[in-house]
Amino acid sequence: MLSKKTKYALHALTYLGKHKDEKTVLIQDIAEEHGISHKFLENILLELKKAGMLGSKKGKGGGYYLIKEPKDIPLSKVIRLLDGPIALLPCVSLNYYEPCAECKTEALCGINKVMIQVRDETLKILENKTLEDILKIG
Amino acid sequence: MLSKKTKYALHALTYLGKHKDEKTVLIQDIAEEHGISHKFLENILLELKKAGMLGSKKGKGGGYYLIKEPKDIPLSKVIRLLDGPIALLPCVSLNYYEPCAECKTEALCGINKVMIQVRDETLKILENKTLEDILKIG
DNA sequence: ATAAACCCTATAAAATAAATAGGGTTTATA
DNA sequence: TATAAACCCTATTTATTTTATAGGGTTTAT
Repeated sequence: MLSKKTKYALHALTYLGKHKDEKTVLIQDIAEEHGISHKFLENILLELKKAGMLGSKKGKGGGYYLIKEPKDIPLSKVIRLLDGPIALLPCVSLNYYEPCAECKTEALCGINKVMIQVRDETLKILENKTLEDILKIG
Repeated sequence: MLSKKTKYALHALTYLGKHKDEKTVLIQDIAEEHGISHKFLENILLELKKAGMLGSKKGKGGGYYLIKEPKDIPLSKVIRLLDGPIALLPCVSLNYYEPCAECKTEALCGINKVMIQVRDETLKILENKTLEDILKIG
């Protein structure tokens, strides 16, 4: 399951996407809209900013704003940033690979093979669906 | 990511599958083979048994054994039993549905729609791949 | 000047996952 | 029929991760 961090990040990005005609959006406004703790959300927005997914303006009248087109923000990127691996096993993760402790021969592991399939099908969706797709509906 | 419980369960079932010509298999043998704590594994095997996925024989000379053909044990069933929901969000879980707290209108939520797709593609694999498929390789 | 806003790091609280403990019950076999 | 080997059951503890909070620091429009 996705963590709250990731869910909050997706909601925040959606909110920013909806208000992209405004110059900046306040943390507070996003937090209130979705019932998220201001401070918790602040940490998440900072992470998104460090990852180059959004920009901010300090000082009075400042706030956050998207610096990319929604179509250029794949959901996989958001999830990986906040949650880590998308794969169901460390041994099939593309971005966070680790061998499985209890597994002797990865090359001959049937569980491994199935989870590679799951990973690939999941990524087919999450790498191609973007913030734009979410904005279309919600 | 799958929990250790689920991974251990899959390994234990695989081990039982490989030794299905023997009448019973000891917890201890499975635990040693995969470096799992005997007691932890015992709890997992009990859960599998309660769920009707394997049988056991008490007393001296006893142990565990499969009571179904490997082809009749879909991986989805094992994962759901030990880990709970397969879906990435509670609001798209078929077996463990719950509304999302921060979501106002599920029907109009773009995140929800994408995660339904991910769920369906994942289930297409996990409900059709069985212990037999794992045994074929490992 | 000053108030409003983001920036940063550290810590605490809560929830979950993983492991351990300790005995109870059953049964093959000597 | 005594006994040892094996599963059965529940509760508790420990470790890890997630979620949230705290407390200030820095920047900037007005």
